Parts: sequence; structure tokens; C-alpha cells
Amino acid sequence: MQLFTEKVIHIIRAIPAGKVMTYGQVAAAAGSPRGARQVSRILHSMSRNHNLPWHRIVNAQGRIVIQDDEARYAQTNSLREEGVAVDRCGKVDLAGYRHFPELK
DNA sequence: TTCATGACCGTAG
DNA sequence: ACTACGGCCATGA
Repeated sequence: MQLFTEKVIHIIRAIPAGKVMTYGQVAAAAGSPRGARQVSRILHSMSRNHNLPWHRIVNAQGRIVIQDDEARYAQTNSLREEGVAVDRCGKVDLAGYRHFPELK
């Protein structure tokens, strides 16, 4: 059996560089279409280790909403290094960079 | 078991 | 464009 948390981690690690996913998308792919908050909570508590590319996760509006200033700056930088356009408001062009996981 | 928490989401003003 | 509010639900104490 795979816990929701494990699924989320697996899905996030499967996001290719240069692409982003929303919290809601990850939650839906993990089996909880309304579980976006769990994804955020999971990342908040697991981001320390686990080698997670958490910077590829943005909210449904393509906006970076992290409270922590250092983390927000790091996420913006990481995305730009991967070729993702991030404007000065911390917004990403979802239409062009959203990642659609393959169904199985 | 119940209770509180949260890097969200969608709708409304 | 912006803020405010309610609902959502897995996790940990």
C-alpha cells in the first residue's frame, strides 16, 4: 500500500526539469482531487531532506506563495535556471510550462 | 477518538 | 487587479 504522502513524493520526483505542477494537480494525481492542502503541508514538513524538487510546485494561478523569503527566492532562481520564465511578481506561465503526468 | 494545522482552491465582492 | 471567506482532507498530538 502506498500512503498519500508517498504517492505525492513519487509524483513530484517525476516532474521533469523546466516543467511545473500545481498543488491541486499533484493531489489529484495522488488520488485526492481536493487534497491540495495536504500537498502543501507535506512539503512544509518533508522539504528538509528527501531530495524533492519542491520548487516545481506552484499554486493554481502559477504564483509562488511560500511565506519564507529565502525559500521563495530559491524557488524563483531554481525555476529560472531550468528555463522557466518567472516574472518579478513570482508568477509562472502555466499555459506553457505545466506538466501533465501520464496516466497509468 | 477528537482536535488543530496548513507552501491550497474556488467563488464572491 | 486585489482581499476575504468557507471548504477541503491527510497527518500528528
